[in-house]
Amino acid sequence: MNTEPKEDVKLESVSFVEEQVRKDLAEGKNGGRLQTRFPPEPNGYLHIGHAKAIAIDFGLAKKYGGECNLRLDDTNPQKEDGEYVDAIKRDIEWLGFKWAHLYHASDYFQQLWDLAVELIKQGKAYVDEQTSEEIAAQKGTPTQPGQNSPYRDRPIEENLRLFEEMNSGRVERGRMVLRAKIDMASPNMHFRDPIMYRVLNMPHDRTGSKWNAYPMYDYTHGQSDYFEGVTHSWCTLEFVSHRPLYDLFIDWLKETKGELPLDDNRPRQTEFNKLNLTHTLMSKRNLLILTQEGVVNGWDDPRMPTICGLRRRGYSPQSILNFIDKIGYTTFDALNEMALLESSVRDDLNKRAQRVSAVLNPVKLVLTNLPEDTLEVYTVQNNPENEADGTHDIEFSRELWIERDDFMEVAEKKFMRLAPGKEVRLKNSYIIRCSENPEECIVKDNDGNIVEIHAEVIPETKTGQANCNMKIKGKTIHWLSCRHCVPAEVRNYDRLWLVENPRDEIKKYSDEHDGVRGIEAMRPFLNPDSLEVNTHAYVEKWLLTCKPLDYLQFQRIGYYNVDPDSTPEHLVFNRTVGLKDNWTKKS
RNA sequence: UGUGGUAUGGUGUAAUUGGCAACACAACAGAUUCUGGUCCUGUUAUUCAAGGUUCGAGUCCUUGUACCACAACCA
Repeated sequence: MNTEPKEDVKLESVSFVEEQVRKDLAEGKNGGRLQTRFPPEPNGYLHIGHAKAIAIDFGLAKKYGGECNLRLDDTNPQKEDGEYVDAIKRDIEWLGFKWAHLYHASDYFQQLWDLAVELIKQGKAYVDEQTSEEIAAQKGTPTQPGQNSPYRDRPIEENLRLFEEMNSGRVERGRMVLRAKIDMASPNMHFRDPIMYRVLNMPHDRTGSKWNAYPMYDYTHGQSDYFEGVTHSWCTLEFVSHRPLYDLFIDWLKETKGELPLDDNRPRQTEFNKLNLTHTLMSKRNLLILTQEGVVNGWDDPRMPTICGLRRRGYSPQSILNFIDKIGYTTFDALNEMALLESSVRDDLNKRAQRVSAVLNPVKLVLTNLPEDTLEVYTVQNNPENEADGTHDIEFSRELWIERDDFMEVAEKKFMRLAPGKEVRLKNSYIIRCSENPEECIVKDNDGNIVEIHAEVIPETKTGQANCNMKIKGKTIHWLSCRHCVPAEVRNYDRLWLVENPRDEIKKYSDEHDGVRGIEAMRPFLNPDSLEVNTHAYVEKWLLTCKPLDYLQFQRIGYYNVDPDSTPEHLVFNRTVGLKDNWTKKS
């Protein structure tokens, strides 16, 4: 029970990001403030990778007395939809965090526009009228320098006029862009005159029809951080090469405001490794394909790595946060094992889940030495790990459902459940015994299937009775009284992907098969048995009172969660994760 | 001879900054158990390579090697 040393170790283990925060705070940078932001694009649902970002953006702000804003990065009305905003907010709150302010990148459209005009006047930006293909061709490659656009040195007045034109609605989409004049030969591709504005000619959820030209991410992000007084801007590793641009645009902004570019009053971007999980595909684009192709039943399908999917699967917020804490924040592109996530959820649910009995694959057990009208009521603990969770009642009678797996006609060597001549304990009840003669304890139908098992109760062995501590070789099995239980639908989920690293496998398959894309490249790696719907299960009557998202443990089977669509008339349970099983693995 | 980044057991992460390589997960073995769960004990297994500096190197230096990111009018 001594967990002290472990706690100490945990406290000492601080990521390089957190180390930086401590240092900056100690040195009084940014006036000793800690201001962060979580900046999702509202173009899809949040997944567990976002949870890793949320945990550090909100978590570190909270831990060190700073604040974190939620900023919706809504610079591209083509892809974004207000539909997603509520889901994003709900998922953040469900994880247990609160934002200090809610902002939108679109709040800054006017300021961004004004700076762009200023930069044109300074000769730092120009309107390019080439096609996207031409611009791409001129950009060069990582190993070859690019070439200057023929429009690069057009007069400032013309640039100003054309930039206004870009936003007028009269310029066809794609006809013109505003580019920063930096260096077409830069070894950093992002410095080869990056595009600041493009013409979209479409209305925006929040700014209506005011804008026709919209700013790009690189031009927007750093300045948005600056406007909000962000001190620490955390993002994932793929943005490392964007950082010089992030800094440059902030420098240009500060210069026009007459501030020194090198003073403390500026946000700093730091990158950490994004979350990769075995047997999981994380990118929004691919998750969208899975929903569109009907591979899963929507974004909140319990097989999805989305926050809403994990919630419906039965993951607790704490289990997700604990997992993220364990994998840490580094600059190494890691691939984390699903087993660690599963151990995190088992660990949390062990403390949280209410213990109940469910029989998933029922076979009838008749206790032949009991009177027909036997009825006993037992009061059982809701969670032996937590007394405070209280108790509930279960009924016992002469005819019970037990798991088909808990009986073997011919017991193999290490099988410790029911079989002819064997004894087992019925959980919370009597010890029972099967006759050694199979004919006396097994009833079969004409096809040879076992339809009924007969056994006898050994007197005085019920919990609390004189003979209750009788030693037997058999294990304890769970059961339900046939007359007192209720039917239920149980959905057993398994991993969606057969391979450890679906992203790489899909890419490889695509390369080897004529570049097939989308669902066709995914199919070979999808697990056809990722969902097993069981409609012949029984559960305790007590579960008639359960509520959606209640955490349950079906004793000896696994952790289950009440589906949001479950009703007392039609109970539906989702398997979160099975119990650790040292038996089936060996057999 | 593009630029930037990263290499520590099977996986992920530490190592008081040059001083006994450890923690978690996984695997295996055992003990306890009215859940083949939990709790508990133990076992296996680690510094990319080769040189160098040093009393001492995961950490510093040199030379290699492998892997990742960057060429959207996406974010």
